[in-house]
Amino acid sequence: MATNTKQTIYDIAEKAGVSASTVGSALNGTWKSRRISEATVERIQEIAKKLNYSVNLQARALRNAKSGLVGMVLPQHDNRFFSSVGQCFSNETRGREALPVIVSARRERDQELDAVRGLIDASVDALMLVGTSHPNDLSDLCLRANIPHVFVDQPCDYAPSVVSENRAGAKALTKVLLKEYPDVDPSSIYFLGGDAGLPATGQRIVGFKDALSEKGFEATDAQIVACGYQRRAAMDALQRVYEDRGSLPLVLVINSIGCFEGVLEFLVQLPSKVVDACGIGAFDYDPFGGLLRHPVPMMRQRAEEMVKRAYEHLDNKDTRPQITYIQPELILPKYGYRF
Amino acid sequence: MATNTKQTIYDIAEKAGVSASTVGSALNGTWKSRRISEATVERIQEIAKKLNYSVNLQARALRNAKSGLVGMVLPQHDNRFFSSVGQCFSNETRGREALPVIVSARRERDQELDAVRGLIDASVDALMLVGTSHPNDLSDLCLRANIPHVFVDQPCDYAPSVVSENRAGAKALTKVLLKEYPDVDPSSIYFLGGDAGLPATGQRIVGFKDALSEKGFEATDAQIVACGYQRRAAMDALQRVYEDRGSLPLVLVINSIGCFEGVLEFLVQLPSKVVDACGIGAFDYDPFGGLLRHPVPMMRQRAEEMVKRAYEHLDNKDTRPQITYIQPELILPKYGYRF
DNA sequence: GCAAGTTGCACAATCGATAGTGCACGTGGA
DNA sequence: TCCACGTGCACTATCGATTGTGCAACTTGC
Repeated sequence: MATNTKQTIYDIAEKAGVSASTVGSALNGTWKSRRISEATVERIQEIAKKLNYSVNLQARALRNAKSGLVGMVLPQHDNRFFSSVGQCFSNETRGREALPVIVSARRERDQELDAVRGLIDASVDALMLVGTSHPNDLSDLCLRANIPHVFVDQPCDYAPSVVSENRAGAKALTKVLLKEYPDVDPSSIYFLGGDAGLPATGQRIVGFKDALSEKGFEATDAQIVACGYQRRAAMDALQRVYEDRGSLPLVLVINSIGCFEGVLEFLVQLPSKVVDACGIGAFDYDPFGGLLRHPVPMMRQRAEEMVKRAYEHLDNKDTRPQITYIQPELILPKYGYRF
Repeated sequence: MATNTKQTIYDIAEKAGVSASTVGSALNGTWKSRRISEATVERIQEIAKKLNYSVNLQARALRNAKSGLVGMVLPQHDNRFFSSVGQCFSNETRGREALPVIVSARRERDQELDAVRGLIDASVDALMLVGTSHPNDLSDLCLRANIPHVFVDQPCDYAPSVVSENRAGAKALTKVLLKEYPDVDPSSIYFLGGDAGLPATGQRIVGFKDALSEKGFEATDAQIVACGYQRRAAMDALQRVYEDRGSLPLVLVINSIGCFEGVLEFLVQLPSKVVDACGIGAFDYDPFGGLLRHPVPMMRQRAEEMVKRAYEHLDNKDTRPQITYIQPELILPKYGYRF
């Protein structure tokens, strides 16, 4: 019954006394159009089950020029936003009878290129590129290999992209904080985190500035600290600001979850009074952020929505460059008691 | 130069005026043993680059009976522990020149079986099964298909498994809490979360009881609330305890991150005094947990270590059933100020 | 100058599934 | 009785890369 070597349609054909092509079409569903009798099909299916048969997808893929794999490249798995993206991608992909291949590339150009090349070698049927630092280079590879692809979170000039409404989101988030601290000294309002060279961060900075200028403020370069996405970098950057100013910013807009953690890690070392005076908001969401004693409004990017929209482009074979904007969700602190 | 259809070794062979087999071995590195001259190899490589050639992995896989894919099944991506596991797996797999295929299955039997079947169809070279609810059934499928596999987080009777030292870990965590609250009424000490039918939770419950009995306490069934892993379930379960007792537990050991979130979500609705009196510990780690005003000791499972050990079994072709225990790390609250 | 060995490559089979084509047999109508 | 069709399946090429085998053309040694 149970065999330890993978059975093929030829093995089944022999047992059933029919040809391999008959077995093939009996098992892959094309038997009606090939006029195989139902009795034969049932007999074959029974034998297949008994022999514990399962198709060899690479053989099928080789013949059909379709691998049944869909690839994703993202900066990292262990991040609340990207892991949500990964989860949605996994669900959507499985729902399409395909297998998700997710590779992380740390936002580094070489790793991203390497990942995409690897996925192209595997003949993925489509590719979703999330938060990549060099979208155009990646798109170039995909175009050469003729692979449908979409970008998520960071837009690309040559392919469809789905991104959050970063500018409007950052503006709204900043405004919430400014309303809480209406008389704050303009020079003590900071934006921290991210890579100013990337569109997502760039747009958020613009949104941040929008909110300030609505109040007649103008941000200097010193107030925009795009220190990257690493927790540690955010910690250090905030420390430097603290030392330079001799005090904390009074309003702090944090870009990305990793930086949020880093900021908290730094603040936690200070006396409570100092920290309590500081208004903090985060672009990106962590449920724990809502449980802190310190009320922290957060902008949650709708990962599920973004992945679904991205998949729509792939499903529709829509390859034109265009940007779809998804509105992020403002999560306001809602509880009286906090941890 | 750049073409939009994938080039094959035959295309290159034609341009180079050599045979396809020569091209093949020139490009896959076997040219020395096949005595192809270096000059020819270089010429071929140049043409390959110009034509933007990349191997067709399914053709190679079909011929070599080796797909270059390694599969992982886990309950979910969007969970701090599992996403760390996924991240490590992705790194380790890429380091072995293979592609990671990660499928989530929500700890449900049918989804797990389905996922494994899908991965077997894809001829994964190996399989890592993380936190699965029905290990033996899955192992059975893998054995039939002759696929090397390892279990992580939940042990299996038929294959190598790498798990945390759940019993000792839970005991240590519980002892930390009991030391903080030495005179607590024994009946107000609770364990909450997880599935008592699964070994991981089972062992943690045993460890919890170990700690109690060292103090001469004995836990009743009512104090062990294995409500599953869902955030929402943990919230509801705690609420029920609260209503039944008319008060919170005084010491609460929480099993799994999801439940941790659920518990906090419930507690946050109560007056601060009520919550402050409750000693909370979590088996599983979230960095935000260390930033809460409420000091929360946590047991961090060493995802990286676990994945590495699991991969060692695969690398060594070690298929005997055996359990490797990895000690989790106790993270004590370390800051004076908290959010 | 000739056998023995080496160098450099071509040929063809193979992996497993799919799909176009063809062929034997059976049925129905005129 | 004969032709036209339909039914049920077998044969075979094909996808692209790998690998065992074979065979010229050269080189070496004596």
